[in-house]
Amino acid sequence: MLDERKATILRAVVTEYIETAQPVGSGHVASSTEINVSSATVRNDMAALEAEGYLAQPHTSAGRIPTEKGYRFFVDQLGGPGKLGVTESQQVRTFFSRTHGEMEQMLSDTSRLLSSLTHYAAVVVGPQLEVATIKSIHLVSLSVRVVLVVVVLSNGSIEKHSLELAADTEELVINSADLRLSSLVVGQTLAGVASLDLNAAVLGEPEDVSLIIRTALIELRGGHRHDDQVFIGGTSDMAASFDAVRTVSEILRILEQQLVVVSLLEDVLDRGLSVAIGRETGNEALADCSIVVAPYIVDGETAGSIGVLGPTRMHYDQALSAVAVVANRLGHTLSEG
Amino acid sequence: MLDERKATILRAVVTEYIETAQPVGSGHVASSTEINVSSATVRNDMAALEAEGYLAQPHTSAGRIPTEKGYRFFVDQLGGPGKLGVTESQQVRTFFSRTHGEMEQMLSDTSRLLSSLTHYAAVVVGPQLEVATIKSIHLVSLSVRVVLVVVVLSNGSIEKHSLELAADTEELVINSADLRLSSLVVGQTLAGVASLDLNAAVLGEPEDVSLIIRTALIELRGGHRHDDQVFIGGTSDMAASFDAVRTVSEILRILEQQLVVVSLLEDVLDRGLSVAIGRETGNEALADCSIVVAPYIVDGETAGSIGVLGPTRMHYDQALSAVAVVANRLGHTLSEG
DNA sequence: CGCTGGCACTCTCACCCTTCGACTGCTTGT
DNA sequence: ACAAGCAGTCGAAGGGTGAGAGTGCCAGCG
Repeated sequence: MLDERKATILRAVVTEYIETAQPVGSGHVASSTEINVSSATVRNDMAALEAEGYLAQPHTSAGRIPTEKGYRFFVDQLGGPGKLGVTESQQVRTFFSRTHGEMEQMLSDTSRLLSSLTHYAAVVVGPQLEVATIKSIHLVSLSVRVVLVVVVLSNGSIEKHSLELAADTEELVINSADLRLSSLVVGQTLAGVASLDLNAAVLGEPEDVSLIIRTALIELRGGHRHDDQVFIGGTSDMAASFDAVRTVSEILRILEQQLVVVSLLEDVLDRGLSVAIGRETGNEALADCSIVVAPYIVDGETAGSIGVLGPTRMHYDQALSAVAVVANRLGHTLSEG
Repeated sequence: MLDERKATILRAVVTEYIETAQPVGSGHVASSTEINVSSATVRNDMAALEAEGYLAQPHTSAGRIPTEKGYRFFVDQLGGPGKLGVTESQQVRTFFSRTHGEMEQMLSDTSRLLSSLTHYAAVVVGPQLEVATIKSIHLVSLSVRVVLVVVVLSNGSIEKHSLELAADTEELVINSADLRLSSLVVGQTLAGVASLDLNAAVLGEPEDVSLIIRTALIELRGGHRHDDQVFIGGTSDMAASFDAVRTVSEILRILEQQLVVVSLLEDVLDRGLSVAIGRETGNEALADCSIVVAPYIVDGETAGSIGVLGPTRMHYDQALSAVAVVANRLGHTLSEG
């Protein structure tokens, strides 16, 4: 569809515009090293590119800026993530050699790493709890009528739910419930727990014990909120790359709604490493933004996703490399543990 | 220091400026209902107020805007939080009647509530772990060499640390360590655990068991990070009340450093409900901001603090009321549980 | 003596106008 | 098919002007 020269010109315009944020004129492109034709010829091609929807003109006597379609072409022809710069690779290596232990801490730090690499906002979505199996469950009584259910999952994360009991309850009763619950759910996934038959679960237990078991199981069923599992970093970097406070404020509003963020990433996720440009994100408020997303894979399964959110004129090559490398390393690191 | 009329004039200027963000002229003040003198007289007083440092002029032919000293006077003479509007009180009541259960969820929701009440950024710092006692401790083995230490505290929060062991370890060993640890630390505070004698703690245990106990105790000592305990909401509202992207970006950078935020609040905290205006915050990047903070009290003890961060021209009365009411209700709610 | 009305002055903001420069599109020539 | 040149367009920048808002000061009045 696009002959070689038009493609080169389009590439040059996008690159230049990303760099300078100024409309790019035919002269600039012609003087670029890759182009050996006169500016008049470039003009003709640029007019064609505009007619085909790759470029747009803010006003008659200005240069061209890329449209979403233009960016899309640019990203597609990149053909995948390049290599990271030496400084950045070093930073990634250091990070993953030092990091250890706490999953949540690690994910939170990862979002910082990613934003520091790209200078855009970084989003890290934690592993979905559904696939993890339950390693242990404990009931801890906090006061006479409040019991905390603590569930430890195989990926190291913890679910907790507090139960308020109608009547004072003795330690003994709680302990029986604890034992029964353990035998019921350890080894299961949370999804498995959700499909348990409540009546069968409490069969043979005294009234007060079975009440607690019922309540606990119901809580576990309902508790599939991804809430605590989204980590966002680098919002200040993101803000700095826009010039209208209004835009920044709207983007922050989106980021505050973690559910929206999660679904945003998951929509894009099926395709592996991928990019959503402007309205492709499906969110009108993000018309000036692009998102680069990749899943990370733990023990052979897609566990979660990471991404960066920046302006449409983002440094796609750097963002792609950073996201790809970090997703890869993160998956490996989590697999080992 | 300030006679009655000057005080009234200053009050009028501050109120008007907060409302309009425009320099206030003598005419506006004179036509205000509370003032029954001519604009010329107001001019004289305003010149005096400027000489004393309460007001400033952006340029000769403009009105006056309050200085930090001016805001300070204004806030001091408010003399405390007023009443919340009916809509807002209703909102608070509804929130606290519905909320229940999970502490972290509740604190996070509280920061949303507070930002929705004030339209500024809201910060909620969770209870300090040091004062809570340990309700239970469990070792859960995630894989052959990784053990998770799960500590449940009396306030319902959870500390977890993962230990990487040098050698494969049997369940039996882990169970012994679990038992010993329970008897050692249950009922203690985290601070108490930090002062335990390591050697006495492992006395009489076999080598492999005592290794685990040591590692776990050392982890617990080091783990006093407040990190997970800061909840920030309403950054988009905050952004909307400034007009330079630069400013917004810098403030976001501050908010991203949770340690800074915590110390910011804690510095102001000793005085109970209080306000830091502009440079009073002690942070140059917050020169255009004010902070309203209050501690919340659980079971008679100061547990944590909440605050809002907005522009120096914030609606101090509303912010004060909102922070005071929410801190109060939050303390009560947490005490009951 | 304190307040007021009046007056001269200052300074910004919005507006208009012009110039300048950066582009483009088209036409013509090789 | 490309290059060169040229006329045309439009925004950004600069300068001048008038309006408007606000000030400071002074003289007079109760």
